[in-house]
Amino acid sequence: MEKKVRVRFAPSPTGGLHLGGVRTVLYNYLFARKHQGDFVLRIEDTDQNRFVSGAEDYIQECLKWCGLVPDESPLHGGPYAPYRQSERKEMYSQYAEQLVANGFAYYAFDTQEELEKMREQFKTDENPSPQYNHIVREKMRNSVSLSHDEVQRLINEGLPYVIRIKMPDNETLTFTDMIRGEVSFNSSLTDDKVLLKADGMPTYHLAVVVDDYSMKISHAFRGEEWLPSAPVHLLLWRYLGWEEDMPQWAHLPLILKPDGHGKLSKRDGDRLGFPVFAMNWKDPKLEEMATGFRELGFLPEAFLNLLAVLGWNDGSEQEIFTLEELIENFSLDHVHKGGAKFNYEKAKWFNHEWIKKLPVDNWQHTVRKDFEEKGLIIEDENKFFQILELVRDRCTLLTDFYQQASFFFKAPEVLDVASVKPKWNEDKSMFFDIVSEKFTVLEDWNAVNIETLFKDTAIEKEIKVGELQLPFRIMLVGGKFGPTVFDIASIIGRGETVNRIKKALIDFSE
RNA sequence: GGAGCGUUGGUCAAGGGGUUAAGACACCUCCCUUUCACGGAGGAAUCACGGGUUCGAUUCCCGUACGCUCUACCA
Repeated sequence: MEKKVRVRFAPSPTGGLHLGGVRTVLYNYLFARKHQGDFVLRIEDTDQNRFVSGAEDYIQECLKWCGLVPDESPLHGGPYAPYRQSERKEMYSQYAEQLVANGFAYYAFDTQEELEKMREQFKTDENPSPQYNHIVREKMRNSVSLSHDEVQRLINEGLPYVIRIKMPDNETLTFTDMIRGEVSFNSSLTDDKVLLKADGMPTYHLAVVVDDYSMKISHAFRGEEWLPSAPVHLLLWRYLGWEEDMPQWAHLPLILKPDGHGKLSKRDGDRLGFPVFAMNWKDPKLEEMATGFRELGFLPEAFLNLLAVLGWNDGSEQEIFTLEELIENFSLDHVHKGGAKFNYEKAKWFNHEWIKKLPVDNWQHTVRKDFEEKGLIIEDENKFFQILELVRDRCTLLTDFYQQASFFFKAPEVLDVASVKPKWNEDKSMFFDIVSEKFTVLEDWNAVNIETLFKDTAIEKEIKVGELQLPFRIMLVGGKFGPTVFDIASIIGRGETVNRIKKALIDFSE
């Protein structure tokens, strides 16, 4: 059985690929892989003015980073190409004309002003937004109200027109949603949607039906916000005579803002202090850079994981899933019907888990790049790996590694002297003089020996070891963080350890 | 205003006529660690409300409330 799953990218004034978009792609992908189907990606660019150049490449790179598309371009080519709506323009108008010829749609010549006037005229307290529907249809300038000759004359004059669907009066339209079950609408409550715009491009309504049909799509996933226009699409499938080929729909729950209310929008990220885009996105119009999950230090595995379980679970207690596990366990009947508020703390938790879980080799190059950009030079490969292992438990984001490990590569510039000062005294100062002397002649420079020597000397000088460890840490690290001090000393080396002690001793006594 | 869809702790959620109503994040306490984490033990906190149906409803039905989405020549 042929099964194809489609996904639709909505161009928008700001472009970018945000959480909801990636999740829709992900669910499509999981479903397709699970059922050994094809995974169809399409670019939607009905509105030329709004489509942001570069968005296509951006989207593709995002999906590549996530591991959802192979390297070769899946957005073009293939048996159902082209995928750009502007390249399929002819096809849409042809079907729109067919609908008019069969009496399911009509030409409408109303200008923007006339439409506004109509809305103003029919506006009441009970009905603040009047629709272009069976009630007002007859009163407007269109091929339903006008005579055939008049219509011909207007067209010949070159008057711009749109094609609108003629919604039937009082018909119950029912379809089955894979997530929600049976959903019904009354046809009278939907207006006569524009199918073909004056510029000859289709609206989403026409395009989605024509494309799904011509690309032989069997399953279509989209956000819940599309539910109210589903009856229009259902009618179009019927009117074009393709009802038997209509794909099964799944309307996904929305991802909501973590604070107040409403669906998560592209602007919320900056306002609330977390990313909403998969990767950095620079709005060409606003010249504003929105930070992406990737640049913030998220692992693609974690990003996919957290997105997958935002609105879906497999019924077990498992929360950490590999992509393969997601494919195996994914099922639409465990997708929630209600929207989920995005929780950035939890999102970071997923990343933390993945940093702990994945082999260092999977992500070390990202950390290395970050280090190098910040001026650290990595000379010893083995040492670098050793350090990563040592600090990974305390890093939530890949970008945390710099803060947690930079002191291995260069001495701290500022020491947290304030934490040492109150309990600092002459005896301790002397202790460190002696210890550093002993360090220079210690035979085997390793963590165990350093610790033994350190502690023995403390006992000898009758100072509590505990009171010496914090100063030692601050000498080496600069602050109250990082792994065991003796491990640090062993890695940075004998000379560097002694140097840092000497330098700190001066700072402490000032 | 209308329509559609939804509603289990602060958040994500399992469950789906009889349960001590899982688990995770966050929060609190303690242990480990004389750093910060990790890890471990524990705690506080939930079935929106009202009617039915039933021996019994968080679960099924109907209302109500609340929330969200849509109501464009945007998707």
